[in-house]
Amino acid sequence: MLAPRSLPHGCVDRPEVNDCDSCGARALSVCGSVADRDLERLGGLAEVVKLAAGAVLTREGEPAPHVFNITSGSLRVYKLLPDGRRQITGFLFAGDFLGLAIGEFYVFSAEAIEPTTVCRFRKGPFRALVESSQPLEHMLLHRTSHELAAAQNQMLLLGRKTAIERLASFLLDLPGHDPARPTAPGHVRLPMKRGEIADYLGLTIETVSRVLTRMKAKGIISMPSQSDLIVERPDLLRAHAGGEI
Amino acid sequence: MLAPRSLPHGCVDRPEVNDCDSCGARALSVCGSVADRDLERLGGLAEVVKLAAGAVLTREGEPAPHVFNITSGSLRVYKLLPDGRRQITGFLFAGDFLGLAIGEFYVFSAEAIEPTTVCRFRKGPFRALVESSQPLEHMLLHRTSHELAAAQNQMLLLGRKTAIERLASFLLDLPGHDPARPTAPGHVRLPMKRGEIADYLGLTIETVSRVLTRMKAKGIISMPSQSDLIVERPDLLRAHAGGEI
DNA sequence: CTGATTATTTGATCTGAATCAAATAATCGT
DNA sequence: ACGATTATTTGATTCAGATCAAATAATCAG
Repeated sequence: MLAPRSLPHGCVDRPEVNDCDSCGARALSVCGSVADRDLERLGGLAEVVKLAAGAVLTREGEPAPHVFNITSGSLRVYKLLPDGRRQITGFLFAGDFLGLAIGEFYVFSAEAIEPTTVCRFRKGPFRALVESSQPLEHMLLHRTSHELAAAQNQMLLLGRKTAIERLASFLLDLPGHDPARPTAPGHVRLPMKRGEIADYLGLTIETVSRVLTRMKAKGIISMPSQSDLIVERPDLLRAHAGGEI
Repeated sequence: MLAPRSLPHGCVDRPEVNDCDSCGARALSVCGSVADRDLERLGGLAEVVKLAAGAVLTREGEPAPHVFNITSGSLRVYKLLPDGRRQITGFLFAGDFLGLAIGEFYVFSAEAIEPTTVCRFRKGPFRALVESSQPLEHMLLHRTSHELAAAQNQMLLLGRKTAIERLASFLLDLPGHDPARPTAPGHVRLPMKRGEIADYLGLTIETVSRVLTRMKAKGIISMPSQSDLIVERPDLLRAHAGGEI
């Protein structure tokens, strides 16, 4: 399952409360639950890092001095086996956190899918701040719990669903439409490549492509372009995702 | 990956601080990080529930009034598809928490594997207590983060590892030996049945059995009985688990 | 715009694990 | 201890998805 989106449904972002205009720390406010004072302190700790598409943010096994908050763009988070097999464990978007569970070394790699900006915090001061602010800690627990629930859905998908069920689940989890521009109903953007979808769903590129072709043939979806998709039959998609077909 | 064990390595449990002798709430102390006062209040909220082997604790989709802490025994936590396909997302043992991420309804089912005791808390008062105690909240965040990291390892396993790699990873994650009795080096108990291992690893019973037979043939393990296993070649097991063979 | 590069689709074949089917082996109630 | 039930192992066969192999289609640098 995709990482939970940054802001709860219906939540309006707060105006900036510190001098770190481009920093997503203010996204942490989560509908006002984190005090302005905490935001200021967070902003003071933040370093803005700009990443080109494909740039590496963390590499599994390397020392882990930082925690990150995504300001804009998107990341793929993944693990590798020595022979190159890759499992993408999630896609992260603006507002999402990365690195909360790390110890001394990163246990995953993360790369920008598109041009991306992140706020970077040194682990020590970040932890100190979290310990001094229960609302912040509460928000992190809330998010982490939801990520765990999403991870359990993904285990069901990877362990027990067929290829078409995986694709159906994936398409339903994608954000319905880009908030920037109002789109047609059922319109979905696929910002990632087939290989990334495959490595997220435990399939191959070829299988992803074939299943999308099958879905088109069945009239469940249509694809105006390779990276734009229209869900024509959400009912059928949902039935497939739930394993009812 | 298995759920993280309850107490960090080397952590000694505290003496009881409330009248709830059989309740695992005191396990929450986590080496003294949670104040006695919080423990007393938790103890006051707890109801002890005894479960026979196979008893159902929660059912996916049903209203979720409770959060649980396992006192003794073990649980399997799983999700089902409508046609009965099952994915076990984790095995829980004494000290582990269940239900932190739930909303109004349970999103998983949980059953006792063996005779098991849990402490049950009503969600509302439990949350209120957590909000009033940052050390408690901190401990929950710490545990949940580690569960998330374990879930990501499991995604790699389910999405990309072969059958033998899955079994090797599983055997290495099992607690090395029962703390109750000192066991021979490399000795591992398999408290769960083949069907549970299969549903945890995204395999079938037959494949689990065949892979264990293959491992025996290769001299990697031996099995004095169906539920007792000796790791003869931990080096080879580790190599398989890491996908290096 | 154009050729080169990279991504996607489609086709043929293979294979690891699933399914179907018995044959042991273990466990349990009496 | 004993028959019945349940769990595990082993064997034969099938199949969904992987792999191997081109044929399009899209993108991008110049």
